[in-house]
Amino acid sequence: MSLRHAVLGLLAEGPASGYDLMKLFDVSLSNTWPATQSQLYAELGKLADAGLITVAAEGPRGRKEYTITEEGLAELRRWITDVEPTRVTRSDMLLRVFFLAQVRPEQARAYLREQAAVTAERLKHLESIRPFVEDGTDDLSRYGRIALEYGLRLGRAQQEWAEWAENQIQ
Amino acid sequence: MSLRHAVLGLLAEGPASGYDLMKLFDVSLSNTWPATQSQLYAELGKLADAGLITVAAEGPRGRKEYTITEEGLAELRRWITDVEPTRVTRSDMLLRVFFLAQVRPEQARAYLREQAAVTAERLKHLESIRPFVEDGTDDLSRYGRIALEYGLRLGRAQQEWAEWAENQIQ
DNA sequence: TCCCCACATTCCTAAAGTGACATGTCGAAA
DNA sequence: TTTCGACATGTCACTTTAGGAATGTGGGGA
Repeated sequence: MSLRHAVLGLLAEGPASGYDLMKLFDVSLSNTWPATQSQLYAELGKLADAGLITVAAEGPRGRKEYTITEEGLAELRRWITDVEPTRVTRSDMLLRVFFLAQVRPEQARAYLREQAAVTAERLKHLESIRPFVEDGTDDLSRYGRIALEYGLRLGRAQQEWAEWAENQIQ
Repeated sequence: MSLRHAVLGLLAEGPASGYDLMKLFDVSLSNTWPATQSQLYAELGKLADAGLITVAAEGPRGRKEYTITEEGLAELRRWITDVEPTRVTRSDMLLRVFFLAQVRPEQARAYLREQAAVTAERLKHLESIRPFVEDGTDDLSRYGRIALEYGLRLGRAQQEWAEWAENQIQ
């Protein structure tokens, strides 16, 4: 049920349409909680039905601008403080590691080398986001920086691990 | 489609029943790719239908012992070497960070402190697994150690981040 | 003026994951 | 000898995620 709260969280920053939210997702949450457009619109409908958000204004082209309600805000806060995050995150990257004995050693090493490279790429990408949140004083920027730092630190750890792991084989 | 390959991977180590696999999941893949019993039995049925595994023997209490077939092994190898791992992993823990401005600063700090504590716990748990794979010479142990090291390294990075992040607020 | 692109929403199908429920059997200990 | 826990498989209903298709509108540049 996190998509629901992702939407509430973005609407807590200010009113937006489904289309706006899609773009917002792309620039802010896409590395943390990707969502497709169909998922998003469906969720907006459900949130509106539940009274957690309302259509505050309608614009051209059928645009509906949603606003978070008091109930929505309360639910968001409850989720942040009272609901404990899921323990396990699935990683098919790591799952493959368990089964690396099934391929030839040079293939296993190539896999880990590739993961190091992919992670390096990802780090570059995250670094490229930094300028956009560096100086922001809005809430999403301030906490976006902290989230970015998470990505950077874990990315570095992952890259170092992949390099180490490659050398562990044989 | 990773559960399918998780099952193939475990069966590549040797024949097992659904019940065996459940226990194997619990001690090896549960931190990487959790699965419920219903999911597992359903997947076994589908894999058998697809000819990637077969029922090699039937035992007491309706026990069916599955073996991986040549096709299954080929599919597993293909998945390891040719299919690239998913880029983004969802984290509702990190998602909350984006919205921490919606709660009072002391609550935000408490959240991050809690995450540091939870991660420390998780690290302890991972350390407790180490003895079980430390000396193993079987494939799952050898690569299990590498996967474990991943959990340890990323856990430490996450813990340090959470401590750093707590100090960033206010 | 016209046309294209960005804006904007809705519907659909399929696969994957969650959690509870249902059902039955074998074997060892009391 | 009984009985209880571990063994063992399966079904159902529901939610979430993925991805694509269909449809239409408004406004700014050629």
